[in-house]
Amino acid sequence: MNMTKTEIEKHAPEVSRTLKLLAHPIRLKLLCALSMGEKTVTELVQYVEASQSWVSQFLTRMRLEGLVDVRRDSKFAYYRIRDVRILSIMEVIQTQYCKPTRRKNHD
Amino acid sequence: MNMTKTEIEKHAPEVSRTLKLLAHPIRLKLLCALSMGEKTVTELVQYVEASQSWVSQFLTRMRLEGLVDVRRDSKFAYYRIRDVRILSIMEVIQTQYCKPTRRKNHD
DNA sequence: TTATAATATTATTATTTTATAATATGTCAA
DNA sequence: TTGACATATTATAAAATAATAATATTATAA
Repeated sequence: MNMTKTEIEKHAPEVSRTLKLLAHPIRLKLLCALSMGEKTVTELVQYVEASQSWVSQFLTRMRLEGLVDVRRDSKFAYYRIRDVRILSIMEVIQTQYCKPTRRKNHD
Repeated sequence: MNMTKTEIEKHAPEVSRTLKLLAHPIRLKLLCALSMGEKTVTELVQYVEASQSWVSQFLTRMRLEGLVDVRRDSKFAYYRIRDVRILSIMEVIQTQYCKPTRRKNHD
């Protein structure tokens, strides 16, 4: 309610750059997995069921755009969410798209 | 809090299709304008400062994807938001990206 | 030191999207 | 019916993205 939506337009380029990264099924799933804590590339590859190369490319891209961060420990690369704002977006997506009929406390 | 984020993955294709449409500065501004009520194409063209053809193409695309709807009255075409779920997404974008430092009640 | 596992990079093709321009359609008013 | 306005459609070139495959790098283990 009472949104001064004209605010969004000022930030439209930044926001749309971020949304563009969310707007892909695999990347959405990657961020979904990462929102539960840091994960290695191998774990993510298994989770999203996509090729290692492809996942790595996506992670690199999301890292360059500031959405995620890496921590390297010996052989492994641990990715994690950097921009916490995307968690709020995912949360709203969850309530809007994944719970179509709002029910009480029992599903 | 307590998000069962694995839910999102099931709806990833649908959600990413919608996000893809939001993920463009002009389309974001169009939806932003429409969220304040229905508008004619001419009004939208002036608001977003883009060519008539381009705006019309975007509107057609968003209509085909079910985000907006048209009502025609003589010469004019009045567009409006159809999928209200995007309002929630825009609201969260607004709070996350357009109000970086959260303040009390006075801005 | 060699093999293997984990990850990144590069190359490449196909597809989609962006953006512009030109043109078409329909409506109203003079 | 002509002209002007509002909107839609078509065509098209340029740019970005998606997706796959192959190869490179680095670290560890044998």
